[in-house]
Amino acid sequence: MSDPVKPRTSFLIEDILSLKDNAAFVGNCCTQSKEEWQEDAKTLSESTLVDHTASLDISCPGTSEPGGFASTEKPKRSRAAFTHLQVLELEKKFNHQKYLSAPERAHLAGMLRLTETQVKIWFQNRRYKTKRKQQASEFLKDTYNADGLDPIVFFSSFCRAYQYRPYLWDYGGAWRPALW
DNA sequence: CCTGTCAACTGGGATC
DNA sequence: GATCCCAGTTGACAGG
Repeated sequence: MSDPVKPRTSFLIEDILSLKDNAAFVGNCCTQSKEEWQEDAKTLSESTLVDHTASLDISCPGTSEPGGFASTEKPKRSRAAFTHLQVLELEKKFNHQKYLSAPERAHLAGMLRLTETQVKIWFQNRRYKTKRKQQASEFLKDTYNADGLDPIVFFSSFCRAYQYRPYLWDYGGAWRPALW
């Protein structure tokens, strides 16, 4: 599980921002020209199983790069927006395997020009998201079956359960338009 | 402006 | 102690 070989990536904003000059950091993709990004996508598609690059958005991720802040002030937290290509590859990998070993993670990170931490967090979030949806799906099915087909009774118990099962909000959002 | 999405973060437990 | 994981939260951003 642990990786004795690779140096750990710091979670600290300061450390992350200090890596701006490091080519491995995702924020750097924004220093690339569009041509470079297209070249990346091409390389990626050649080095992996991607055969649909042409339809992908390979625009630069919209990181909110702080233009510079006083050292005493807390830096504004940035939220990287992964490209479609990056997400696609991550999803593809996730569909194949839910957990990555350290070498696999490093390889994928290098391939996608992300940090290992970003890949790790993405997989973490992705697993949690999948689990929540599955739990919500099962709960809804059970509740629906238990209450019969009366939509009013069903929704009454569904809404009552909301406060005790936060993961249901994932479904609440998706279901509301159709069912309210 | 409000709301939803999601990367990044926090905290706590498990494993080595 | 270092690193992983999960569960839940925070905050930036985009769309309605």
